[in-house]
Amino acid sequence: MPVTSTRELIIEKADTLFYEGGYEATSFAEIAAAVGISRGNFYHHFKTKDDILNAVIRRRVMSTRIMLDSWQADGAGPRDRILSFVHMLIANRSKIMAFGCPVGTLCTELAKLDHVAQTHAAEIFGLFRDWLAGQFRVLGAGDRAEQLAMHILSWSQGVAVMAVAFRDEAFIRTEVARIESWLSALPNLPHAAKESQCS
Amino acid sequence: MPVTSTRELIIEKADTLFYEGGYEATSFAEIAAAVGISRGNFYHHFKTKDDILNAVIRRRVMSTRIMLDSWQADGAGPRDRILSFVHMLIANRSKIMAFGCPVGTLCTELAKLDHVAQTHAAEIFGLFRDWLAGQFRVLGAGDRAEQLAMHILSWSQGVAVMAVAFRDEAFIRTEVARIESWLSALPNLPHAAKESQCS
DNA sequence: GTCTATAGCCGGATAGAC
DNA sequence: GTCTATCCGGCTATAGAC
Repeated sequence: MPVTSTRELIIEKADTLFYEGGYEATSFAEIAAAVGISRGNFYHHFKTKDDILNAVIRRRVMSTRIMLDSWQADGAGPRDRILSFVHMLIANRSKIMAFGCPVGTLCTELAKLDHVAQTHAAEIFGLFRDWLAGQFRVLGAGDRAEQLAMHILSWSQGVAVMAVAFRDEAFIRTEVARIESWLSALPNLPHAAKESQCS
Repeated sequence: MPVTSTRELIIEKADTLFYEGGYEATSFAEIAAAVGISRGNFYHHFKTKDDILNAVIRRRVMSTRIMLDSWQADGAGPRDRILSFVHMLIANRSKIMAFGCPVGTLCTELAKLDHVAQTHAAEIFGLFRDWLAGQFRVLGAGDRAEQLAMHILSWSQGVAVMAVAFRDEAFIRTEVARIESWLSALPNLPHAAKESQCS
């Protein structure tokens, strides 16, 4: 028995292919070729294509949780932790310029396909939102914590879309710097964030 | 001869279907059914699916130009004109929550498909960027006009992505209000924008 | 310009041997 | 658990009648 099971390998390869080529456009044949198994063998592991999609989303949810936990553990404070999130745009810039954000692009594709898994995929955004809201709460944002979380999440999504449209790395860096200075300008006293200049 | 030619009708219906269902997922049969012609008749007007895509993009470029011209003519000033752009998010909120932004979602889909028309589709963003930069230039933004244009374009794209992911109309309104106050906070003296609080 | 008919391919999915 | 062989349907695209 291999260290990584065939099932896990299928999910892993499908994850990459769904990201880089889109869910609908990725065929069983492509996934099978990437894994190195026959198409027929496929159905021993997954009954339908939707099953693979759900497994891929579950995998992404799990890896997101792990990533957020590590940011939580490693970050010196809430601002530093939020920066971990923001700096994903820099770290993954090449892939983002080529394929966009994995979460955003999947959600929009599933929306157009009117796919049942759309809600499931949006859960990943939910994880980021809740975690970010937690950081803003520590910064004293109070009731506005969730709104600020959605704002920064939305901001990063906009950057990803424009980055893929114009293939512009400089734009990513400019916007990340903008987010950083917006974040430093946020007061950290309780309730003081309610009249931030930028809100 | 009809007022609207069959060719124009095909482009119009394809435009809607590509937006609502995605380019790849939309078949000739669906477009033909929407127009009310047979599949075979289709190829009298368009040789390939890519031809339709290009025609759809050309149509969108033209209608964008017309829209920008009307905003230019009707707006009382640059801030007012920029608000015309921003308020598209409110006016089209239902469609945006269901299918995202027509331009952003097409660009990301074509990027994943590695489609040659990707650059063509990004031209639409280019029109908005240049027009918005013109408005910011009137506001005295100088060299930063284009950067501010990209910022507000990116901002609206982020809102569209999150709106489709969470189907949240309140979020759209909150962010639009945020953009409005950000815009009013921008100084309109030449060079004064370089140290705006939010930049 | 519009139709029907059909070619040819590739998609997801199944059956059954090994 | 993996394979080959195959079904069925929908797809793009073509041919040719009207």
